[in-house]
Amino acid sequence: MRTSNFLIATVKETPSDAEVISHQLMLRAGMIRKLASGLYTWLPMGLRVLRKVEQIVREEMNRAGAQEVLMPAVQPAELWQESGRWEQFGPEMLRITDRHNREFCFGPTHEEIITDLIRNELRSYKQLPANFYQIQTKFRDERRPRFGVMRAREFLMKDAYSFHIDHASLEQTYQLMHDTYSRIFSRMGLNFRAVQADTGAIGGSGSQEFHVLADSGEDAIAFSTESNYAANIEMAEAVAPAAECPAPGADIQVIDTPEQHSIEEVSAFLKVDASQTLKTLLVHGASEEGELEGVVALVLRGDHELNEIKAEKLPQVFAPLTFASDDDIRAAVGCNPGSIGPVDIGIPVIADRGALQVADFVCGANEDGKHLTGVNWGRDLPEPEVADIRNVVEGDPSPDGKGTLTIKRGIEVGHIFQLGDKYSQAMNANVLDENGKSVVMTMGCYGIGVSRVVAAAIEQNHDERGIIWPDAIAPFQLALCPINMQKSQRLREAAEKIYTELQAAGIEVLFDDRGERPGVMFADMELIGVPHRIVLSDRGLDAGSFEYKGRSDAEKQDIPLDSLLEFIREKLS
RNA sequence: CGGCGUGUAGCGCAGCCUGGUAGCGCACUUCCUUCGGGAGGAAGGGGUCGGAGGUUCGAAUCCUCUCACGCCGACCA
Repeated sequence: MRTSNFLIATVKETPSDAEVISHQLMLRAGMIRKLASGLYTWLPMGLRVLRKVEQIVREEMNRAGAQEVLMPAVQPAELWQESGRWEQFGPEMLRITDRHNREFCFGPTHEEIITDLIRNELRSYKQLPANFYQIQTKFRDERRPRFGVMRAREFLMKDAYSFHIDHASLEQTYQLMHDTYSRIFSRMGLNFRAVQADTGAIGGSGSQEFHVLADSGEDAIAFSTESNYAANIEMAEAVAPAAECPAPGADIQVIDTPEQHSIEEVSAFLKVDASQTLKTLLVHGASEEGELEGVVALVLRGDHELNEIKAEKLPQVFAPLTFASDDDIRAAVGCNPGSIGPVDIGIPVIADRGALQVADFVCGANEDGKHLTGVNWGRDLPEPEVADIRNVVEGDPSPDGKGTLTIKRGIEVGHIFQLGDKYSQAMNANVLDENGKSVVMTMGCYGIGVSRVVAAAIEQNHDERGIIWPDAIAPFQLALCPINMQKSQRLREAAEKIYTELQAAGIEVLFDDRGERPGVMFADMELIGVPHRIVLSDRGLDAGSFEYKGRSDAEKQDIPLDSLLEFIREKLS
């Protein structure tokens, strides 16, 4: 490709609304442009990368025996009503009405559509297992789109759905997809990890996420120092400490704590460590039928954080989890937030395991401006119901009993689920088994955020000059930069000849024939992140050499011209 | 959804407080010089100042409404 025939839309200045490095570099390198919040146009440069990612995904899915399909982006409401998700999905689903006043949505995912297809097409266990995938545009009306294509509303996703006669078969395919995903991200040259994950809105039993490790990642991941345990922090179990709770050593006292509300303020005021305090959070409760009912107190050690995912799964807690308003709090316990405590609170109390290990603790007195000190479970208030409702922290014991946990950040680029029969049951997706009996199919689903992978790759591979693409997903493999070609017929001819040869050798060359000054060419090619660069000059021709520099090399090197093809082939292999 | 902020040329911004000719840098066009790390000079083109309404002799500037975009938050006991 010649730059004269390819949009090089690089910009020097960083657009003011780009927060993370990948977003800034994608804009500056001329890969994407924003159309509206969470909506991006892919320019030729960006699209080449997107297509490369797509192609690797496609090749590996095909290799794993999955079959490609393409389903509509716009989906009829009826199917979603059948699965029960039309009501469940909430405002993230973009709903549309056609001219006949029929309801549709712009698909945020495709379980309903594939299940509908398969129940009509598959009749026999002999056709199972089967795995279908597509690479297609999704729309999720994110409450806050941000970070460019990393969390966009419209995005490109590879989604696959597998169908099985039983759970054992599902597990086989699930494992195959796990291995396939590992191959995919390895081929892309990314540093990634598979971690245990929550199943979220999609539902089902087991699931794992694939994370690209990067400090800017939105997810926290807990790793064991001693084993291969890794889990999203949403999921990582905070195991109960082995030690018994110490015996009470102090008497309970009421202390005036005027204007001291947060744990930080109270612990500083009373000169005790935050871990010696307990915080009490009020959330909306649920009846046995799951209806909204009353409020529930969640008690945590002062220095711990509530894990909303875990809390939401408690039967007493209303899902989705919502915090009680100040008015609700006053009505329930008679004081303002900042002075709540579990003693004589008069509503159900659920304590985190960690909170139960604290003796002589400090907590709110359920009276404005007052806290209690020297409080002990069992003595001053009944032993509460106990649950794991906090986020693990660095140094916690690993749930598998081996080593302790460290926390790193990651960008979720893939997610695999064992769905079970959630959709097949609701939508009557059955086949006949070998006894001629109708059985509900078991399903798995497997997603990769194709457009997000592009951003994640940049987060992990960049420097102060721009992007450093891994070879496998670079928009071009090689930049060919002749210096002052417009002034030297000899150089022009040499450059054209080399360009032709490289192309004939199947190498993706970006030939910079714009006649720009060297500084401009180099800056652009480095910003764009082309992994390999050849510089041609009259000086080099005189010496019978060309200059080579890898994108992340410290030094350039002069190489004899007659070994150019050989040298480049070596570099690209 | 709540709080805060920002909308002025393709991009980055100033001007607004204190109303009176719409500016700067980058980018773009033409010419000259320059030519191995985002060149210098000269001359140019490009604006419904987000939109609507109001106040005023006069509004980018003041007021009201509205739209868009962004940041933070949705952990506070």
